[in-house]
Amino acid sequence: MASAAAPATGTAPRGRIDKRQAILDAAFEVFAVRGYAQALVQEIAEQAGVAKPTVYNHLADKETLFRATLTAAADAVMDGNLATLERLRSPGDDLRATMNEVAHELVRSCCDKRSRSLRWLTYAQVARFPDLIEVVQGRTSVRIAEAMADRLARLSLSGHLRPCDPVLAAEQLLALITGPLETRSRLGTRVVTKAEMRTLAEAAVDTFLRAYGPGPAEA
Amino acid sequence: MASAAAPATGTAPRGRIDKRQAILDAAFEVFAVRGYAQALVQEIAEQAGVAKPTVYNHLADKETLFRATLTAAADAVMDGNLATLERLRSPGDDLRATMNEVAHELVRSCCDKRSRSLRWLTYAQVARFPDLIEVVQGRTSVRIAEAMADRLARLSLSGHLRPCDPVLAAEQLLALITGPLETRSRLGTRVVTKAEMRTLAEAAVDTFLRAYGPGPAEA
Amino acid sequence: MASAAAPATGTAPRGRIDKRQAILDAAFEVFAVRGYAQALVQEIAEQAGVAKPTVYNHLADKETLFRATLTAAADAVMDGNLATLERLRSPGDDLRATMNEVAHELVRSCCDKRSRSLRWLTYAQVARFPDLIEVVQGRTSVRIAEAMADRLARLSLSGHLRPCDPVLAAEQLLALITGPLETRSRLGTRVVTKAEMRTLAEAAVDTFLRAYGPGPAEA
Amino acid sequence: MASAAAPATGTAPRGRIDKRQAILDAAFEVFAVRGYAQALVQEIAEQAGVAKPTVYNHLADKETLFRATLTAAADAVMDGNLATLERLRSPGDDLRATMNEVAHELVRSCCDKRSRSLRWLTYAQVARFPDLIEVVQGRTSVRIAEAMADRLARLSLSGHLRPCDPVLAAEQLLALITGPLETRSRLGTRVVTKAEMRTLAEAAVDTFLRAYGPGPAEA
DNA sequence: AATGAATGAGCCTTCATTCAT
DNA sequence: CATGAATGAAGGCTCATTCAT
Repeated sequence: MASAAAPATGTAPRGRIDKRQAILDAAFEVFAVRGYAQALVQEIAEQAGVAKPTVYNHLADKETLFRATLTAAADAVMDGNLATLERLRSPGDDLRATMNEVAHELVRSCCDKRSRSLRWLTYAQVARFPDLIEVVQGRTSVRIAEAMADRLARLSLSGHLRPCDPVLAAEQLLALITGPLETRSRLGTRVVTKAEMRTLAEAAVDTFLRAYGPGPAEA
Repeated sequence: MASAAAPATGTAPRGRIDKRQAILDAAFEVFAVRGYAQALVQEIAEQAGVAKPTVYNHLADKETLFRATLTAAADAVMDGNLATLERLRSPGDDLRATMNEVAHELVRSCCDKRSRSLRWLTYAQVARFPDLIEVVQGRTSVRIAEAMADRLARLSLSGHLRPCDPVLAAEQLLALITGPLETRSRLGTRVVTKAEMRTLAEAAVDTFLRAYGPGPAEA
Repeated sequence: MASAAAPATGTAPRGRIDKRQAILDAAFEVFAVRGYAQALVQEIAEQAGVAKPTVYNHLADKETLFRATLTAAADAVMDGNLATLERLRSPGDDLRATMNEVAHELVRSCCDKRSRSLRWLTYAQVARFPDLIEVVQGRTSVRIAEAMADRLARLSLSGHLRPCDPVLAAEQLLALITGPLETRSRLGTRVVTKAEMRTLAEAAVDTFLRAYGPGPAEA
Repeated sequence: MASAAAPATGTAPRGRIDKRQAILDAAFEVFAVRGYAQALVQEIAEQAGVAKPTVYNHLADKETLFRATLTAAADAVMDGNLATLERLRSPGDDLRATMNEVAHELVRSCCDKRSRSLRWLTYAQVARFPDLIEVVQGRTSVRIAEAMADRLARLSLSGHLRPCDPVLAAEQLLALITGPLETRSRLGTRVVTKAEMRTLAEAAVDTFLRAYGPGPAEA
């Protein structure tokens, strides 16, 4: 994945880093397909092209490997979403259009294989690693919600939205965006067409703006 | 649920039925706490007060046991929610008040241990039993959404709501009710206070009515 | 076999006897197909048309059932073979022809499904029930060999055969008859044609007569 | 047997080979005593001085272990017998004496624990692994019979024996050697004295030569 | 006596983890 | 450091056998 640019001068430690990354990448793929319990360390090692003990040399045990894998994946997923939300800083003339874009992008991200696997793996291991939810959601859902709340607060102050609790508004907007999507995709087991994704994104924005747009009365 | 009229003097097969039910109940409890892979058939048998082979006499193997357990739990959960939605058939004078009640009841149900465990178990085993999602959601989420869409369609026709796509409206209403709840409860790993539950329910209804209530033009 | 003489007036006990016989018959069929360890008491019960505990009512346990089954089968097989050997009592003019008939009949009996299964089951359980070999062979091979030795002794005395040890001669004759057969049938896993059976029988007799026939000196 | 030239300073894989061989040896001993179904993998591992999973590392499962064990044993048994038959290539002056030696050696081999266990195990598992008979007999009985037929054909051509079908003659000779032996040893459950073994071998050769020796007419 | 249901004991197999090279 | 090989611990499933009806 990232082993391309390695300069020839990278001696020992570079190889180590590459190997660790290769293991984490392989681990995510295997965990994503099998789930935690069914994933074999053996298979992860093979996928990473290393021997089993090498995995243990880098990551203490299966649980550590799982935590590191999910944490890394959470960071990767978050980066994309936070970038998307940046667009709401300067909504331009047409707020609805901008929000549609953002919503659509979030919908797409939500359907992404990596994102879906991350949510699934997290949810699936609540019983075994309850604290993982805090870690992962703290780096994804919660940060997205906070960033969204920030944007909505600004929009409210600038009169683009009616006065409101920005935290609740953000939660509801995200719920409107992702909720129907999860319903229709049956938690990701059914494919959702591109057209449906766009429709759902626009419907979410429409409902949100009807509820939170500047009221005509207050105008 | 179906054991209604059976007199206490039930004949021979009664013992069998009781035992099967005891096994399913015990299985749900154990699966809910441990998850599928970590749940021991041994522990389920003990919890049900029977010997391990008795479990296998009634349910062929661990997978069959799991499927039967989740299916039964789905039916049980659904019954409560469908009853709740009945209240929207005759909303009375104060639609908002009625919807608040319904939303609040759905929130409470959603936080219920059985309901939460059911969702978690289903989601957690997507990889191993992908078809289970269809079965369980078909008996819960989907049916609730359909029932909600029915009610909203009536309310729209009767002028209590503006004209709209009732299916989408139902999805969005349910998303508004449960989405923020899942966010705040961190998928059930944090307790949500009764006050918060009420607040979220009312906020969901408020946003929904702002977006779907009869427009001022029609007033 | 022994159920013949029961008078029609036998009311209750008749059913019992029939059931015991049905169980033994079923047991032989199942044991013959599966072997001892793989044979399920459940399957024997089903084959016999009774419930599992009924089997235990008649035969104490699986081992007892096995012993009774094999003993009964041994008696049945033996009856046929002893009858065959009777023909050697009065060989008539053409000794070779009579011996050919007897040998051929023994070959056919040896290939019979019941006989084969009996030998196989006995041999297969040497380790678990070493004494069964005495019981079964005592009722089959040994008795056949003894009867054959009797006949050969008479034939020797009457000058049809040269003076010899009749016990050894009987063992060798039987070995000549059955040995090549077992080789060619691969212990019963390959079919042996009728023609081959006849050929082998005649070859056995031919070799035996060459070795044990009255010498040219005595002619 | 085949490890001949390997110096004691064998490199790394030597340990693996030794362990595999140790497992096969242990397996044969345990299977020989208990039979397939009753043999515990646990016991085989202990006998081989390794842990249970090590057995599975070398041989996939119990069935594979059984097949490998019997195949190896068949090869070992065969080697001895084929070597014995070589002596018939140059019978020397006294054919009868040479044949007596060979017959006696075959009798001894036939009574050997390994040989006996091999036959028993093969026979005992006909139902479960029918193809094993082909494999084992193909490497033992059939090859012995073929080799014997080769030798007899030569002896017939050279006038030491009368003209005959060498295949049938070989089958009969082997039957004469082993048949009475199996009868008297009750399939190996009774001990046969050394004297009896010699007697039976000589009797077999005597009968064979009476039947197949060059006729007095041709003298 | 016959049966449906229950059970106790036991074994194969798997997999995370650790040595020794 | 990376690896091939070995292992300890554990769990699902089977089946002969026995109650209670």
